[in-house]
Amino acid sequence: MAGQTTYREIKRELLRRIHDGVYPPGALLPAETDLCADFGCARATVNRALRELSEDGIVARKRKAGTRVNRSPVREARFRIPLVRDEIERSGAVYRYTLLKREVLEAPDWLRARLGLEAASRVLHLHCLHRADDAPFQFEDRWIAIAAVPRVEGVDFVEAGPNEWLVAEVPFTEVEISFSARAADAALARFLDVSPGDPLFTAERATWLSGRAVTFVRLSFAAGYALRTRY
Amino acid sequence: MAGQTTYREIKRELLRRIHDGVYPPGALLPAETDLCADFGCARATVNRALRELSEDGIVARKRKAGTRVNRSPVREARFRIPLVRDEIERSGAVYRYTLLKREVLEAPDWLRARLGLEAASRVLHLHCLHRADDAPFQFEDRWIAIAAVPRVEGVDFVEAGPNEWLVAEVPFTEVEISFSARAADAALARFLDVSPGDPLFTAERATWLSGRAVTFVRLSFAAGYALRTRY
DNA sequence: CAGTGGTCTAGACCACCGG
DNA sequence: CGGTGGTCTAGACCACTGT
Repeated sequence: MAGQTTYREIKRELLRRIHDGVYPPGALLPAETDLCADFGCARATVNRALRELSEDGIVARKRKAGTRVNRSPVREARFRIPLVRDEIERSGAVYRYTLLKREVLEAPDWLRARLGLEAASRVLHLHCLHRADDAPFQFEDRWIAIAAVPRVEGVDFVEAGPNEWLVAEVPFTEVEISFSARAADAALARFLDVSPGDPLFTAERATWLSGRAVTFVRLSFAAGYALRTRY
Repeated sequence: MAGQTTYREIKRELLRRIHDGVYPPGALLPAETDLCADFGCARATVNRALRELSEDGIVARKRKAGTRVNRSPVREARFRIPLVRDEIERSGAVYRYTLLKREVLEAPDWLRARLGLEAASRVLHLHCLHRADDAPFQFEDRWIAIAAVPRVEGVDFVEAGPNEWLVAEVPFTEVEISFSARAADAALARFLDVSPGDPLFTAERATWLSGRAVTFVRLSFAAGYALRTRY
């Protein structure tokens, strides 16, 4: 033996067995204590290997029932959701920000339904444009629940975007994110420098703090944008 | 004391301190041994809390340098990438599959570049349509490297789609996924029952097995599709 | 060099839940 | 009920890396 058995080795070996059909989809893996004996290591080591395989979606674990190989490899993709500023600056471009609109109003019905806001809730509504070297990069349509973040009324958002302010100032506990493709309307076409009807990659994010709505944002990306990940 | 200190409690408390500004962005957290003393628990418990905070992108850890609060909370979103069949059936609809095209040819240049294929590589090219209750749901444009998966030539893919066959039969080690918005061309418009130029949510996935290209697929979703996640 | 995180061990208790 | 995973403890060694 060159040294101790590591949880990475165990994880790799178990993955190999799954790929090689030793443990086919749906199969029950040996219990942790049995694997300990096989690998000659402490249970905590086997536990960590199995826990990570579970987090990776390769196996499912249940007390008493044991650990099974997932039938549909529910592959999980992870995407980093960076701040626009970081994303643009990392590409080597100069980040520019413009506030296009700032208004306080009563939450429209669709927003109240989307976030579970009470009737007659006041919200801060912003339109922002993020550019990379003068080229439009992302249009931000932002709604912030004033009741949840009272001091937001005192911020003008002229110099920096609401995203940076929010991540620095306002915590949240629940998030909902969705990605879709939408056609550019007249306003979006103008701001993002595309033709009306052009397909735009769109991200929507809603956040809550302990069940209380904080903010909703729709981000429309300039033509050609793609969200990528690799592992 | 109601019981032992759990890593969840520690995690929650540390998150609270970060949100409350006790540890502002960029700040150095106490070393694990110090936190052990504070919380009155074993170092392994503190370690797990900090490790998860690190996996969540809240803090960054470096040997000797210590643990710091990330300046830009690089939020990581996780998306389950289910099989089309599962996704459709979970919605309560009946899953239907149709093979539209099956051909063997030399890999076109763009595909060779995309996957790093050798010149004159033979590939299996498929067009498939996945429907939910007869309504078109997803158009699949699939390319499979025959050299990497020789027995694929013997499968006709009339009854079941290549996705299900591949996940069951062919392992892979590297994946690249990207999401974007694309305009429907004439063929897509016909198959997905939309107008040419309409925005379509598009996913592309390329996989390799130990550096060797296995398959590339472009999935075009019917109008209105959105990829969602919540946590 | 010395401090910090990364990991393993051997043992323990217990919540959960299937049979 | 009893087996399985979930978690904590107390201690140890070591890899890495900033100073």
